[in-house]
Amino acid sequence: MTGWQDIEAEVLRRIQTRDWPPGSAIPNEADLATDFGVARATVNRALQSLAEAGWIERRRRAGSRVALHPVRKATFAIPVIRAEVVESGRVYAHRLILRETGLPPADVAFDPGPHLHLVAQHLADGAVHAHEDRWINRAAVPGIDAVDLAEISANEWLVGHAPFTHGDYAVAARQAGDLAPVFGCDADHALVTVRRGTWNGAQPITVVTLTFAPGHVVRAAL
Amino acid sequence: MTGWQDIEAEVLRRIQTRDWPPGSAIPNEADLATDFGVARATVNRALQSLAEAGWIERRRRAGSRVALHPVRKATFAIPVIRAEVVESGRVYAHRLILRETGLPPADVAFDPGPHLHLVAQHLADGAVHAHEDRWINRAAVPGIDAVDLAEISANEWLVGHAPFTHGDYAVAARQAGDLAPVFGCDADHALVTVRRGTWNGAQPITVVTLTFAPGHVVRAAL
DNA sequence: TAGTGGTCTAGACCACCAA
DNA sequence: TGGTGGTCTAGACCACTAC
Repeated sequence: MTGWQDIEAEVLRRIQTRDWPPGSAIPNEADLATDFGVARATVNRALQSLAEAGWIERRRRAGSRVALHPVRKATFAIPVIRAEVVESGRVYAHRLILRETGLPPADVAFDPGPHLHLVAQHLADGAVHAHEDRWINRAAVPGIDAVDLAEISANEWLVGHAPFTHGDYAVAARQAGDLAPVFGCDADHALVTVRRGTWNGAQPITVVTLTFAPGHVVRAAL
Repeated sequence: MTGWQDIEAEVLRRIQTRDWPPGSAIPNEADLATDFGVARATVNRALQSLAEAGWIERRRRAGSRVALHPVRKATFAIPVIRAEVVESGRVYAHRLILRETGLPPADVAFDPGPHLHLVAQHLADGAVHAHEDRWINRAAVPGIDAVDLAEISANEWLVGHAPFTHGDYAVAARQAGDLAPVFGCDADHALVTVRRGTWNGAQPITVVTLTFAPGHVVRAAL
């Protein structure tokens, strides 16, 4: 009846009711274990969960404190675009527009030397769903040169063959501009862009900028 | 030397090298524990971490399988806007534009009855950083009526006083339109909007739409 | 119904770091 | 240097569910 989730809920309640106000220290694990009548490991599990969610901050020797700014985190899935389109009940297709080797622009801070530059479009029911502009670090992805990227999108191939340790993700807005003909909208239409970079350790893998069709929404869950 | 993170790394390696291809079953916890020479709890910790990251899917009795679509998840912090501004080295201010009680529009699917409607602006160095349009379910947030929302932003007050269990988050793009004067930009400028809804169990708490100043980027980490 | 993951326990050792 | 969180162990029981 008293699982770690119950402990978590009770501690969270004390934080939210300000029994334990922001910035204050909370009892150490051993004491809480005694209070709740459970093993310390159970309390540990509960507090780790709260720390991961941003409610408390934990430091050895210093103990645990209620976070001053309870920061909630949102997570959203990074789907293979094909799956995203298919799940919405539309027919997916992929079109390679440009494939060349060259030096990336300065804001793509890769290793020196030529990189693979791709421009492609993801189609949903024949209409352009997303326009993709990608740079790939050939040194980091051996084998990419032999792949027929007209057959399988770089997006999909990389997901399966180029493991990465971390990345960043930035969502912004832009006017359609010279992409207006691609989407069949006015040049001043507001479009969502996503720029994603991935690394394997210190080695950059790829940077991709996706521009989505009018009306596209990037969703996440809290 | 063999902590749960080592186990996690080794299992992840086997997935990425396709020793254990997508969709295949991986050994049960007890077997892995024997193989690695650790306790089952240690293996369990590693596999739970991998499951949380989306690499594997776990089900009782059915065992663990490598996920078919290794979906990476991005997480981004939902900051109190004040903190976001202050961290960028600018001076934060808050301005309440409108506070009224009324019936929310249809797309805000709240309980019947009047809700609190707020329009506010978050300022950075005197310029509008974000325009906020918010509906609050008064029934779900007792005490909100007594708060001076000119002094503390609803954003901040709710974070500390209105616990929620889950929410959604949607990022889109729009033209500045009638907000152009607010941001001092052209009416056809592309702006980022974030719509966020939060619930406490089945009870809706608040829905807020934030429109950010030109150039704003929503960032996340993979 | 049996096999699997989910969790708890009681104890232990260690890494870290503020005092 | 002592107190704290981080983690591992060996064993146990339970909840779920495919069979």
